[in-house]
Amino acid sequence: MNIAPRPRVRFAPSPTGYLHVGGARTALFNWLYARRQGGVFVLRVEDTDAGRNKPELVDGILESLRWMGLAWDEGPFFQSQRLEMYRAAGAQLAASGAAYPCYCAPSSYGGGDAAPPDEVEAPAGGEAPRQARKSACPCRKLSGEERAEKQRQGVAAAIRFRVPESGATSFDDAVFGAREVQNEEIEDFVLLRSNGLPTYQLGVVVDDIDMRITHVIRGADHLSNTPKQVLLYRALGVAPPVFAHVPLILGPDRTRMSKRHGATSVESYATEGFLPEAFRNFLALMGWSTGDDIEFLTTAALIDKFSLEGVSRTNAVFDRPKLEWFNTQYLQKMPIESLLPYVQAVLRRAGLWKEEWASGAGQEWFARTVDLVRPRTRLLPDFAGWARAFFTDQFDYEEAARTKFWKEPRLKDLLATLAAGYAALAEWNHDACEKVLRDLAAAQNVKAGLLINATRVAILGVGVAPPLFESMLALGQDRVVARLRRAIPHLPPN
RNA sequence: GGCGCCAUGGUGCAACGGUUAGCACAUCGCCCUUUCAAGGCGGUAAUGCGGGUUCGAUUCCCGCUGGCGCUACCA
Repeated sequence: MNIAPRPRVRFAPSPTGYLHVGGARTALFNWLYARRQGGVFVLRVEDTDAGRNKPELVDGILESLRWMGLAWDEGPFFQSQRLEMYRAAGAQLAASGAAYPCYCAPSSYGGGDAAPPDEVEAPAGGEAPRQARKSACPCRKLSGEERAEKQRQGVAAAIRFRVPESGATSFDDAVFGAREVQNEEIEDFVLLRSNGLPTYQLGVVVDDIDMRITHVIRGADHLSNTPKQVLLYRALGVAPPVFAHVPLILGPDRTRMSKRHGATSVESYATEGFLPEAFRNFLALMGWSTGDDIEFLTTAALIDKFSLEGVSRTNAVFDRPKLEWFNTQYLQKMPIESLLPYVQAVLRRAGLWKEEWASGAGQEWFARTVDLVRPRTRLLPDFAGWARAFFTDQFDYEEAARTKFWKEPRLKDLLATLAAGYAALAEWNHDACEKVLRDLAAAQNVKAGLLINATRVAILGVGVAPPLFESMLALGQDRVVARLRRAIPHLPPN
């Protein structure tokens, strides 16, 4: 028997959009905490807003979570399939007097009755400030008779929580510390909508209780809501879990991340060709640190070092250049065998993958070549981009490279001679390749660099690539000779 | 408007009463060099403002300012 129960945490996205970096970071923290503490990571989909949910987005969210390597232990559970529980809880609360039916018409936004549009800012300037006090709802004080009358008239009722008129509600946040708010500041929030669907407040609490969640790790935007939930826990007779609110991730302009900040979805980073390892490492350091100066942390190290104590209280600005730096670091430092599958996937998608690279000598060649190319890559698609000539004969000569390295008129003769020299080479190795080229340069009284750069463009099509002679080895003698000859007609006339 | 949270270079984090305020990204320069990266070395750059408390404040307290969050029958 364990005295301390296994910690249970959860990530609870709602399918109103794709998984964005803020949600991803929250999911990551929960996952890290669960892994570190030997706990359970639960996934729950909060889809109770029938109007705004898009069920088709759920798959994308799960896919992003999988891409990040954040495997959940239980779920996904869907709130839309657990509606009876919330109704029962609402009824129980109403029966005990902790909640009451409200017959008011739903307050509307901006005159309409739709939810506020995603991207529209709150009205600028001195618009009518809202002052929703619980006293604003007359239903709180309705007599039993008046309620019966409303019912007879068939007015649909929402269920509101009866917030105490005095006193204060407090809780201890694992990140933000002791928190206390006056109950008079809390409005009588809705538990069940008049259509019978639960609101977020009821849903989370009922589910977190039912799923025996011990630590609620979520965005700091919920800090202000937490007292309501603490009140709910008490009304339900259950001890609240540990709350740990993590700071928000902001866009470069220090406002909340949104579409107009460009790429904010996890999916877009996957598509761009970032490595999940790098993405995770980068995200882990937004709002959290080990306390020391080490930033390059493998997943194992992340798990080993993660603690709620290290979580910051300051919002963080998403810094893409640093993400890119992490990516290049992982691209060149991660074990080659871990990188290979990613490169394979990218090549396959580009139609460049050959099955012969999957095993035996082909696999060895593939590993060596990827290893040769990777120091210069920034994103996965680079392997099928500027480095494609390593994997296919179908490539063009980059315009910028031609104008920069194919200026010299004598190149036509020079490369023809070089091609002949390479064709005649008995042994194809680095030093032999280099000797042929340097000897030619000396004999023709041109700089070796001229030939090296021109040759690079000829055999790889680009001006920026790995060291020439190593590239030649990767391509093999036949290819190098053929590509040299193929390039000659494209060289400037002499 | 009300309530709350936050505040170290451009950015992410350190320093949890005493450091020449540290590290990383970005940026600038140098080295290396076969293009371009990587790598090495070095430079520029921060405690928002004003009061306290203290022998001593980045650190503790108050005010201001700024940013953010909540204030929905959204989550």
